[in-house]
Amino acid sequence: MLYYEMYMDTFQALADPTRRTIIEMIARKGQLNASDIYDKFDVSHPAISQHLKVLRITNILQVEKKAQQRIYKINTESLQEFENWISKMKSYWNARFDVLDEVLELEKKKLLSIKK
Amino acid sequence: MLYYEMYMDTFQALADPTRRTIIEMIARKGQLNASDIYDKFDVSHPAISQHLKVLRITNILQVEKKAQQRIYKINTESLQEFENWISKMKSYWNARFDVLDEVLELEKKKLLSIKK
DNA sequence: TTAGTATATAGTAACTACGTTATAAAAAAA
DNA sequence: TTTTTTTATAACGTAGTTACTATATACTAA
Repeated sequence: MLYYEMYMDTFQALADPTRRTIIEMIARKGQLNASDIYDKFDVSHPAISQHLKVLRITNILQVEKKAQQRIYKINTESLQEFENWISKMKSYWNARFDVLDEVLELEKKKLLSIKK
Repeated sequence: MLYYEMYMDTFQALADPTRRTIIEMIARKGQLNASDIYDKFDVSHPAISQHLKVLRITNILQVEKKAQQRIYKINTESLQEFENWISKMKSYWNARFDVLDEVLELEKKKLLSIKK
């Protein structure tokens, strides 16, 4: 077992371009078996197999057995974690603009009352 | 110059937990200078400075000079790229469910017409 | 049972990333 | 001008990541 697989997380899993391509391929087709994926890359089968392992471990992909074949599907919930993080960052950010809006609104009122 | 900085991308930049924490800190406060950030971590200043460099290069953070200080802010557009990728994956996925819905709807109609 | 197909794992080499200490640079204060 | 403050860069060691070849596993087909 590869050492890094023990603490690999979703963000790390998505950092690799090959893994992102694998995800895109599966997302487009709905599901793919390992061979379908191997064939699209110039790297060795084991290299792709390791990437698939990382995506399994991080729960980005789900597997189903069908005879010798492994059928891979996306687990959308895992991508949610990711999206949530971005949303959180944005909401912090927007919250700051809300505060700014209030300040500006107050300033506007002040200016208007002076004009009167 | 560190070798990896030349091809570091947004996904890779966000893969590091320290860098995500830095982003969170800045998102909450609106802006922070380098010292504010150094102080929150147990690692050395240069270590954080390098993380800031990565976040600058990948355009996740913007910098402003004020005397010796460097004031860091979030560049929300860069996070957008990220969010877009996730959305794209989800839409592929959902498009597949739409097809499935149509199939199911057709099946339902068939069943109903048989019952008649 | 033996051969074939599909996939995963082990072991290893090369490269990449992150942290450290030492040093530099640039502006401010004394 | 010298010292202090703030931040960045250089050089380098260690640890983590990815690719490869060889081998194992597990199921199917003959």
